[in-house]
Formats: sequence, C-alpha cells, structure tokens
Amino acid sequence: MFSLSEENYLKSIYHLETLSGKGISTNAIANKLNTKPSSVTDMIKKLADKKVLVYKKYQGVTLTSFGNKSATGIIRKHRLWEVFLVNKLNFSWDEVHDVAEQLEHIKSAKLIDELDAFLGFPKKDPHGDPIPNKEGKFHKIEKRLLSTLEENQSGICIGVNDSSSEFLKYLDKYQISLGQEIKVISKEPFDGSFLILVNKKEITISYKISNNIYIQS
Amino acid sequence: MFSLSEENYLKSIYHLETLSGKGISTNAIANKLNTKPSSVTDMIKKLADKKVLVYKKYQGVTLTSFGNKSATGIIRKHRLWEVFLVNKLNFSWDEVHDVAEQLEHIKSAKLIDELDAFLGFPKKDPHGDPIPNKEGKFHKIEKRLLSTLEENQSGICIGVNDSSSEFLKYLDKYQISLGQEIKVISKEPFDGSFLILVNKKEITISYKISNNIYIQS
DNA sequence: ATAAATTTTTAGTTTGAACTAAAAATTTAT
DNA sequence: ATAAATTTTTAGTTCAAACTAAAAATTTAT
Repeated sequence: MFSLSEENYLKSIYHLETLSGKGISTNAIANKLNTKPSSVTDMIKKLADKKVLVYKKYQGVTLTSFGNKSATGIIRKHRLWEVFLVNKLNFSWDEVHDVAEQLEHIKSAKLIDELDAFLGFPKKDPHGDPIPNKEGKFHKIEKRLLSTLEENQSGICIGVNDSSSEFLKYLDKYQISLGQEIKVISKEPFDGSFLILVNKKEITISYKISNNIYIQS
Repeated sequence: MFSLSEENYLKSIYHLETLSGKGISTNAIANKLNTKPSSVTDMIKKLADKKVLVYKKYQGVTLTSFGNKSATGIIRKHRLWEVFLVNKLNFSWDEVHDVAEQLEHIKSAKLIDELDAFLGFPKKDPHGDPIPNKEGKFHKIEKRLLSTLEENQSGICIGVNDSSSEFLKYLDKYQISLGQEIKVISKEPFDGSFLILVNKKEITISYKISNNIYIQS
C-alpha cells in the first residue's frame, strides 16, 4: 500500500516517462511536484525499496512494470471520478481536477469497479484522456496538436494538453469543446498565432493556445 | 482547514459528547481513537488553539459551537457517502464504513452539496442514523434499545448502535434489517438473552445483541 | 485525612516527508 | 583536457503526529 505522497510521486514519474520516454531526472520530478531535488532523492530511495522503480545514483529513474501498473491504477481512479463529477454531479470540466486529485487516493477495489460500472464503463474522461481498464491498459488516442495544422485544414477537437481551470475556462469562452470542429483560416508568421473558425465565428488564438488543443488525426 | 488527524479527533469528541453529555476525558478520547493519552493531550492543545474546543488542564474538553459545526459537517459527509455507496454502487450496509471513513475527508463544498441533491436529499443513512443538513442540524430520531422491550411487546427496527461489519452481517443472517418488525416472545432472566420473532421465525439473541438494535419509540 | 489508585501531563524519542546548505559527481564549454 | 556550470546527493534540521517513561495532579478508598 502506498502513502499519499508516494502515490503522487508515482503519478508524476509515470506522466514524465510517457512524455520523454527515457529515465526521469531528479530535477524533473522536483519541478513537477514543486519540491526540492533533495526531497526527491529521499523519496526515490524509498520507492526503489518498494520495487516500483529502478534507481541508480545520478542516472534518473524508470518505473518497473509493477510501478507502471500502480500508476495507471491511480490515473484510472482520477479519470473515473472526473467522469462521475461531470456526468452525475453537474461539475464543469474546469472544476473537476482538484477534487479528483483527492478522490484518486481513496482505497477500495470494490468502489472503483462499481463506480466504473455505474458510469457505464466510460472510455474517456471529460478532457478526452483515455481511462485505463482494471489491468492498466488503454487505447492510445490518435491525435495531433492544433498548432501542427496548416492553413485551410480543419479537424475535430478531441482533447487538451493542459487541464488547468484557467485554460479550460478560456476554451469555454470561445465555445471550444470536445467534438467541436475547428478550421484554420490563416497563420501569422510573426508570432505564430492562428486565425480559426469555430462555430461559424472567426477568432484569433495565440500559438500557446493552439499548442494545447488536440485534434483528431 | 483541518488535517485528517484533527478531523478524526473532532468526530470522536463529538460522538463521545452526544453520548455522555459532559466534558470528555483524555482517556476516553485515547480509547476511542486507539492512541495514547499523551498523544491526546498534544492534539487537544492544538485544537484548543484552533478554537474548536475548550480545554483546561485535567478537566476534559468540550466542543465550541464552531467545533460542533465542524464535526457535524464531517458526519454529514460520512453519511451521505454511505447512502451513495448503498443506493448507487451496490454496497451492502456492512461494507460501507471503511470507505466512507476515507471519503468523509474529501474537501469540496460543491461536491457534497451536489451529492446530496443527486441522492435526493436523504434524511437517514443505511444504518438509520440521521444526516445533518448544511447547517449541521438534524432531527433526533425517537428510538429505544430492543433490550428495553418487555415480553410480548414488539416494534420496528429503525437503527443500530454498532455499525461494525461483524454485527451487521449477524443481523443479515437472521434477516433483521431496517423496517423489520421484531416481537419479544420472552426474556431469559439468567443471562438476559431474548427469544424474539422475526419474519415468522423464532430466534434467540444475546443481551449484547438486543442492546445494539434500536426500535422505533 | 492520608494512602493508594487512577488520570493527565511533561519531557524526550521516533517516523515520514519535507527543507537548507554544502559536498560530490556529471556534463558542457572553452 | 581542464575549468565552469549544472545536477544530484549527503548531512543535518524542521514539523506533525505519534510514541514511552516518568512526574504531577486528581480521585477513591480505607
């Protein structure tokens, strides 16, 4: 059984690993968790003792298959709870993160299995991210960043790269939601911003915004 | 905001207070929480600083009205989650306690208000205990222990005094559930045991059992 | 009313998870 | 290839929440 702190480390390391592929540095983990590298070194030793990751001094860490399964288990819980909050309790997609962050640590196999069934075995969470099954498996979603589209190309929004409340509220304001068609009218070479068509309305978004929206590919 | 530990102290002190009425001793709290009296003294000082209780050395403690409201808030959450688990997720009444014990510490006003609405503003939890409203108020349930009934008297089971899995499974075995009519056929003076009629079947229960079942009064 | 028993508090430790400051190892740049 | 910069680790501290052992206060009993 893992402590709250251990579970948060597991999750962060998992996410960093799926992004970068290679071993994860002490600094990267400290940065992600807003703690200090020295704290990370301590925790890494403990997690290595618990066989969730492999650690060699100065070399970064890699999750074991046990560590991987533990991490996806937590992510499964997080995403199922998000679906619950949005589909059953009238939360909007920008309100769920903090609460799901707490709920993901509740320990009860029956609870999560029943919740999954109650929700109708959803495959995606409210931000378009896939929900791992009991074995930790999930289908990778084929997607590309809106920023990679060329002028006159269009696509369907199927996810976001940033689940912060601020970003999601921005999307709400311009009626950008999952399933929404987005067409690139033009790109501004000077600052990388985009003129796009959403819901028959033209809007200008910065490069940063375009780089946090996923389009079906 | 309270820590997990502080919340557990609050809850225990609240429950002890409603049972005994008077100030609650260090020993009683330690006993309830399975900790040592010296640990309780430490925590009590912290809680007094936070204005949730009044503490004078060697005198036991009393919750302030702020402490009372905080405690009923936690109990409200615990009981609403129990209803959710039983009514929506197919838990039985003997399976909910440990999970609700975790869920009661989730912090989100919106979560609990929406959960309340989603469940249809239930007034009682699966063990017959009242659910406090947002203001911490709840109707006291008029009840008496089965052990206080005389021979040939009967009543409806409306609650239990012990929510442990072992006890609730015992009740299930003999088909004693909320709403069930129970008639006392006879009492055995030697050991205080009861012969009762439940569902047209005669069964013998110990005094201890009879002293943990509530009857409508 | 004094001794005995009980309860409560104090003083000092332990453990987990963080921290700071400084040392050690590694990587990058000249 | 050596110096400079960066990353990582070590050593020692802090804080919350528990603990043990012993001292102090209170209550009970003779």
